[in-house]
Amino acid sequence: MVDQLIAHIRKFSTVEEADLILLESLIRRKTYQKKELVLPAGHRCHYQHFIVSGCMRSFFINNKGVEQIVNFGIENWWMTDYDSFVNERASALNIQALEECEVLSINKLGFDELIRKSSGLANYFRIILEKRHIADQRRIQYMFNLTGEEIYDTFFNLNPEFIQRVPQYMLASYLGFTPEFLSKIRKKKSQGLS
Amino acid sequence: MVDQLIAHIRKFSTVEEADLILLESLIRRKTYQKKELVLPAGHRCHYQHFIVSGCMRSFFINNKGVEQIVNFGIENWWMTDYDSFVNERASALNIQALEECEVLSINKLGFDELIRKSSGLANYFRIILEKRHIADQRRIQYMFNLTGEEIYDTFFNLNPEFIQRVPQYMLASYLGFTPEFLSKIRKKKSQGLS
DNA sequence: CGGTCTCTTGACGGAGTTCAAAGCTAGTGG
DNA sequence: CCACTAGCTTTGAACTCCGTCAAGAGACCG
Repeated sequence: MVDQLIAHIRKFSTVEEADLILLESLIRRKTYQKKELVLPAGHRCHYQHFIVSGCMRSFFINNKGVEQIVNFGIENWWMTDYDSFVNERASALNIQALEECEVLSINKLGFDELIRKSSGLANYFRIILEKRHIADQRRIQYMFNLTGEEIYDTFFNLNPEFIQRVPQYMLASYLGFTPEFLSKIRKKKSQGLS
Repeated sequence: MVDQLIAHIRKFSTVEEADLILLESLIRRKTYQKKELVLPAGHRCHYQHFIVSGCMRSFFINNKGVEQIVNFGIENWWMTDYDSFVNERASALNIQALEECEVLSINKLGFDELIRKSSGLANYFRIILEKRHIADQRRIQYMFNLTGEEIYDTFFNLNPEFIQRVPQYMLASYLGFTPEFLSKIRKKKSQGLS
């Protein structure tokens, strides 16, 4: 399991052997069952979770009382409520396993120690943050620029394999509309092709 | 001017004197006039810009041919198209001074050198990224959860002083609706108070 | 002061939501 | 291994929020 994380780190940064040994000593291995809550909203998010296998979502309950999905995470992604993790405040988000998930987790103390002692790992986590920030900015631009149908098309083209991995009502929530509307988009597409 | 940046750095990270001297040697000072383009879309974003004084916006031209504002930046903010800066590709965004701006800029080569040589500065830039990512995530949550009027209220409460610094049509663009609709929100508010 | 940029107002239109009901699918226990 | 149920998806009608278009009223700058 740890090998997979190390491979991921090496893709983005150069690290000393000693740093990896330190990393391994600070990491917790855990398996979550399908539908299990990894983090309940209102609690502190003590960990950053690296997904070795499986799929998760983060979501909150919106003003209308409906679950709003903010992010999905799959293999080789880090899942966390960064705001809660960094600022040590109650989490606005729930994190939940959507499939059985093998996860490597590191808590804040361990994370801070890694950052302090290993410039290679600090660099790796900085690059991960860069990627998240760039992805966030793109997403904000899509939300402003595209209609529902275009958002669906864009997501479909970028993640064709992911579509059948989660139920459609979750996909609809993540993309920012209702299951009914997603269903109508799909109908329109299938008719357009016939 | 550099003192202000150093004070900002010290707020978030501990750095050696030598690192600050290196930083100063790599920084370019420049003043932009009101309305001047700091970065035109389609060009590589070579710099990260630290705003010492003034106000900027980043925006793109959307599918309908209308300017869509993505971010504002004011004193003590870094402005850049991160995607273009990091991945060395053409920028999707324009960056423009909305007031006369004093700016400290660092290019990619200089930035990479700083990150490599100074763990204190690497830490500072990692923390800046953390803050941006957290702000992005909050913004995405607002966009999903709130109506136009609620988005306006939230922004107004978080940035009361900023409202009168930019024209309303830019504020409307940033918040994700038309100037006409923003005008109607304001009318409704003023009537509700009378 | 004259022109351009900005803000307001109102009528109309459309993308997406809400609500309700029916059809489908998959997991689960007997 | 079938039947039953709960959860998921589809459909359609009514509705709402916000955008579009057009016109007019201010406001700022040379």
